[in-house]
Amino acid sequence: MREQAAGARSLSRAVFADVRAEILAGVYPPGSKLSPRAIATKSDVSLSVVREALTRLAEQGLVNAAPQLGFSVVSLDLEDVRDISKVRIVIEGAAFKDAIEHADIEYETRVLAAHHRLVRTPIWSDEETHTVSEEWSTAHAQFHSALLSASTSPRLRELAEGLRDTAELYRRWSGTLAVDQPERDIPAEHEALMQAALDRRSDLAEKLIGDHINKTTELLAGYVETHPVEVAALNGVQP
Amino acid sequence: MREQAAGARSLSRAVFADVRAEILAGVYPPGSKLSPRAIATKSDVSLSVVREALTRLAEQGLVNAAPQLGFSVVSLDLEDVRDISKVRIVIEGAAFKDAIEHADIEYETRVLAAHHRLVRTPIWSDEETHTVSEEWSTAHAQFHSALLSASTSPRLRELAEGLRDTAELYRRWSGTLAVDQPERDIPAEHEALMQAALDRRSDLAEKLIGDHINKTTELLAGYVETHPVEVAALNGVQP
DNA sequence: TTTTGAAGAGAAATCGATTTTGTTGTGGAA
DNA sequence: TTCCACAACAAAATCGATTTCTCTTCAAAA
Repeated sequence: MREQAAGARSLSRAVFADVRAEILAGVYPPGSKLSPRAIATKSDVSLSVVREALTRLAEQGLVNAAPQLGFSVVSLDLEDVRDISKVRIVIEGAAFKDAIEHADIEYETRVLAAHHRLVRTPIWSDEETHTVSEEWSTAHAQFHSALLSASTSPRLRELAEGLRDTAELYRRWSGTLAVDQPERDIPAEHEALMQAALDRRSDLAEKLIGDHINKTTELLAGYVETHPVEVAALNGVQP
Repeated sequence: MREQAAGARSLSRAVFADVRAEILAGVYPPGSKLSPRAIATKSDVSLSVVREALTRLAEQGLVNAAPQLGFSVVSLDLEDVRDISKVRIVIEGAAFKDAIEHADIEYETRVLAAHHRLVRTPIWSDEETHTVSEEWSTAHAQFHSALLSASTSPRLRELAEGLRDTAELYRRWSGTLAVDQPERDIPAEHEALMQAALDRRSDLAEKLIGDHINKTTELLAGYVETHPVEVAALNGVQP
């Protein structure tokens, strides 16, 4: 019997989860080709299994699938960055609002706990190069998930998570420097988000999350615009 | 060489489009099993091709994929009907608003033309049984697409279209009778939607489309609640 | 020197067969 | 009569090989 990731009841799912995690972790540069054969060899499974996993990733939008041309990671595109941001503001805003309107003690506890963990996790893994730590990224994602966790709409939550993942991927690619922002106080923004949730001020919360997303995006878009060379180099790499 | 649907550059895509159209057309009852082998035989392609197509449909949410249990069409679930409606109101509302705010003459022309076609298409194909005609369904879908066609966000439009397809599928399953509504004037609602678009009243438009979706859903939900036997029978069929 | 075309190498898409897993029906024991 | 175990069957998941397409290279002609 071949080993599988826990929880995945089929090889496809295991490979799907693996590749997805690798893409999100930034292992593959934007636009780089994903060779089914290479992945099949590496994971010790057959091609069909990899194809199925890649097909699912393509449907999620994390991978491009061109017939006869194979699969590749999505590339860093300014238009798309802005588009995702727009859609995120709509969806995550609605989900956050809905969550607060259906909040209970459990929800408040989850938000408070996730915020505490986020605050206590060091943001930099390397103070010199300003590299965002893996732990902080995880804590950050979990905090935002917690904010939506009381939403009554599974589909809304699912959409929000998926879009946030893609946005996070873009952030990684644009370099960790992008998080370096003089005129911005991220901990304060998170604090405000938590407070709005605990105070059950759903309209304020919706506005805050929109601003939060907007700021991050504009900074990222600014980076892409001011560093065309680096971005082109990223997109150009085809290992 | 094997024949392919026009535009599909691979067998998978052709099969994907075929099966998707069949599901949307109501060929398969809700919850019914989709046998890869049967489809493969019918379309004269290999199993892997069908599997890939079904995998994509599953990722889109039109099909359930359970490891070791195969694929099946989604079943008619009241919770999900309501959830889809909620999400649609958010997304289609945002897309409609965005479209109006970026409207131009081309857009207005498209909306007007689609509305005209909708008005001129007979709603019933069979006056006795109140069966909604295929032509009207198509015209209706095209009208709603036209309303969003000026939106600047491709992702928003894509999401809206996908959710609308699923909602339309649920409507078909719930029986054509569900469209039969004494206290409702559908042509007037469509007229109002068009007018709001032409007058560029984006806030009003967002509210109107929300109401439009809500009314349809509540009627559908009402049908499911008052006809549990028929719904169970639909979901029970496993050909 | 540049451009065009053909051949070959490499990769993707597809196929049929094999392995694995889930289901159903039967028989025996409680 | 009901429950559990076992076996036969059916279906899905996986695999290795084949076919088809794309990209690159090299040579000949302009």
